[in-house]
Amino acid sequence: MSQIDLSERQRQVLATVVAHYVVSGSPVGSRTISKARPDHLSPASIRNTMADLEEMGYLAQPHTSAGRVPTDLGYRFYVDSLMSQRPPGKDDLETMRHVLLASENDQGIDEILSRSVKLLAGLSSQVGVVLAPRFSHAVLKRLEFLRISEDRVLALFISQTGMVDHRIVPMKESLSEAELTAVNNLVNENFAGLTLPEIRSRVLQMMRQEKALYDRLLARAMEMSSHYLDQREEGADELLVDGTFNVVGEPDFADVEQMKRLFKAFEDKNRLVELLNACLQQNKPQVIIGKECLDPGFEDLTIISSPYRYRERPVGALAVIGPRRMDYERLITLVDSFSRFLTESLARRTRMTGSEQAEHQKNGTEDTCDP
Amino acid sequence: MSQIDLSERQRQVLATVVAHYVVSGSPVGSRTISKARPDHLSPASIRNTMADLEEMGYLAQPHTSAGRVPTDLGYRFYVDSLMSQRPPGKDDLETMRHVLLASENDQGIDEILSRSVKLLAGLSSQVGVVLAPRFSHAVLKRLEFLRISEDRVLALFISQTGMVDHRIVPMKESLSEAELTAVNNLVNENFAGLTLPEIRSRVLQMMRQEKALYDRLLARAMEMSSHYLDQREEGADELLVDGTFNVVGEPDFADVEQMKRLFKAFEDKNRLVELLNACLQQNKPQVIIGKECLDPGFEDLTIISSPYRYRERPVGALAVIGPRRMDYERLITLVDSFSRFLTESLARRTRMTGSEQAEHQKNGTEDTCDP
DNA sequence: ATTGGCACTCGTCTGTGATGAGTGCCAATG
DNA sequence: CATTGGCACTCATCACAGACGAGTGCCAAT
Repeated sequence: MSQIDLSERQRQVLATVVAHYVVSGSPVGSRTISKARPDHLSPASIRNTMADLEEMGYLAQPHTSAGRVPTDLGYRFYVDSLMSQRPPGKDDLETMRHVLLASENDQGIDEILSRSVKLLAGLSSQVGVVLAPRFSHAVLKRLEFLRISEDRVLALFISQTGMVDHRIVPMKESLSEAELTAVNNLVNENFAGLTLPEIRSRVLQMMRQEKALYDRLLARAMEMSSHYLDQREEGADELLVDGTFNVVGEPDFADVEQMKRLFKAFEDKNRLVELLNACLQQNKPQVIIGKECLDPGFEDLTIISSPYRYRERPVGALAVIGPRRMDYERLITLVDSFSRFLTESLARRTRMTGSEQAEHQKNGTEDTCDP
Repeated sequence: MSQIDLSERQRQVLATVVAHYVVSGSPVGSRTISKARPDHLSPASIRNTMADLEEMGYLAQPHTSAGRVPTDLGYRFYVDSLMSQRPPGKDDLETMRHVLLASENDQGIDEILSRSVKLLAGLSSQVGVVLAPRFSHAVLKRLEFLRISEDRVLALFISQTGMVDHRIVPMKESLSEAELTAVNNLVNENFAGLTLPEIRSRVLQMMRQEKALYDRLLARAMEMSSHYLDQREEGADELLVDGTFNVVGEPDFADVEQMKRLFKAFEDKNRLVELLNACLQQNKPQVIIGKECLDPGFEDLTIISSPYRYRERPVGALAVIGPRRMDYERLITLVDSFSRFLTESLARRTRMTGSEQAEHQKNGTEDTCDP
């Protein structure tokens, strides 16, 4: 990293350029900076410093006689070492508390998430994205098979946090009501408190055991569970997007062709899911600036993302997506505190339905998890 | 209606203007039309006719020395009386058949719908919208209450067509497993084969009956059902939207401010739901052109919508939304045949799970329905 | 090292004139 | 009497030119 060898003045100038550019949107010149400084350094001196910064790749000129704009590298340096880390704005915090707590008493985590994404878009004036808790991290509270026709059952998955998922599973040979109840009991006895990957390995393990060969119902239980697991894939329906209209009319996206690509990117949710998944392991907000994101269509965007947790594990993420020219200082703290809020909210949900917590410990989930 | 008193020539000219304008996008002049006619009527004559049409409100001039463009009224007359009704394109039909039949064997009506909306957007190159089957028209196959904590149960609604809905319902006093099973039995005995509004009135009716006062479990069953019904509202999650990027960069939406409003409209799904609901009672594709839609934000749009049916009743709708300048002929037939396809697809789904059909008849649903 | 001065660059704005598509009107025509 | 050719007029679009000004780089003086 060549970042250490920036002089104090260079750092200050770069910071001022970024600060001005993100609000004005037009290249900032030496005069502007000179005036913004407490010591009245002349424009000429600033020009020298700016020329240095340009040489080092932190600034760029749109054309010869224009001011400077930050490059991706310039922004990067700004967020990494220049930006002051203010606490989040009181207003933002207050609104978040208000909206999220209001929906917490309602049921349905879906509701909280959909409000969250709207709020995130609203507060940031950018595109808001929320990746719903991944089912692969969800802890099973109950798995139930319900008959819906002669040869098909509905598999119903309920997680500790209250997420619900259902799939239709074919049934090779019909089971009586009593048998189906027995199957349900078997399933819940064996799987309660486990995550999906854990259930998968448990299923494989049990299918190998001799016992299953003789206990017909157990065999069926494992078979149906296995079917359900196969049906479940991480799909695009787990991603919420809102606020795309915020990005329409941004001067930064003047080019129509580019804008078209942009919207295609927002509708292709699979790619967004991948992007957000990538940030799950971080424990600070992650900032991806322009070309740092290799995905085509995102070259001119910045993504600020942060995971939220459940039981110390990251289970989902939220992000703000906008033009590279954005208010990093505010938005990073916004995303950060938003993810904390969601984490706390999930924790509170567990406490509400906490009766099964002991059971979870008993099954020893903590050690056998894969990310 | 003053539509009858258009002379044959006026009709032809109007038709030609629309036909040319929808493909070229620029105002069409008298010369162009003159050349397009088999009889070589001179531009001057055409001009006279066009002046007439303008006076009558079917055409308009963007500015003095430009050609004519159709007005809302002009388009209206075109779709009502001028347009030839071609059968849908072989290609479109083939693609629809291919995509829809492929997903039919999968489970999950959600999957079919989400593929449909993507396909609709793709084929039309406009914004595609699908209103999922309204639960208020759904016929209950099974309603199940599942305990998820001491004081809350999950209400699970499964319809004949395989739609699934779930809500969390609070439970005032705890019920034992056996009691809950009894409640479930009571509920299904009473409600199977009914639609939601029917269930609602049945609940009210039963709560009034003396019997319920004495049968504690029956009272609880009704109370919980009532809770579920209250939770259920027609929400925004029933609407699928795709292809918004198709509308970005349309020359018709040059104005940025307008485009912003447009995207806000697409994200405010409640309003779209209302719009589509309005077309449920039609049995032909409905076309709403520009200012005919009173909703602000839609003044410059055209909506082509058509309901799809289940058991002879309209249960959902699909639509194509785009600029007023669109290929009405192709898109109307497209939407029309698409809705037929969906209707047929739903019918086939019933046949697949047809074992309960008799039961449905028995409960006498056909007469007691409200729209 | 800092600064004022100066020539230079180049995007933006403004005005002008040419171009051409298209119109409305009118008088001539079959 | 509908149709038509001719003609003057309108107006958006384009290209070109000049003025303007923000901003730069360089250099010599402090």
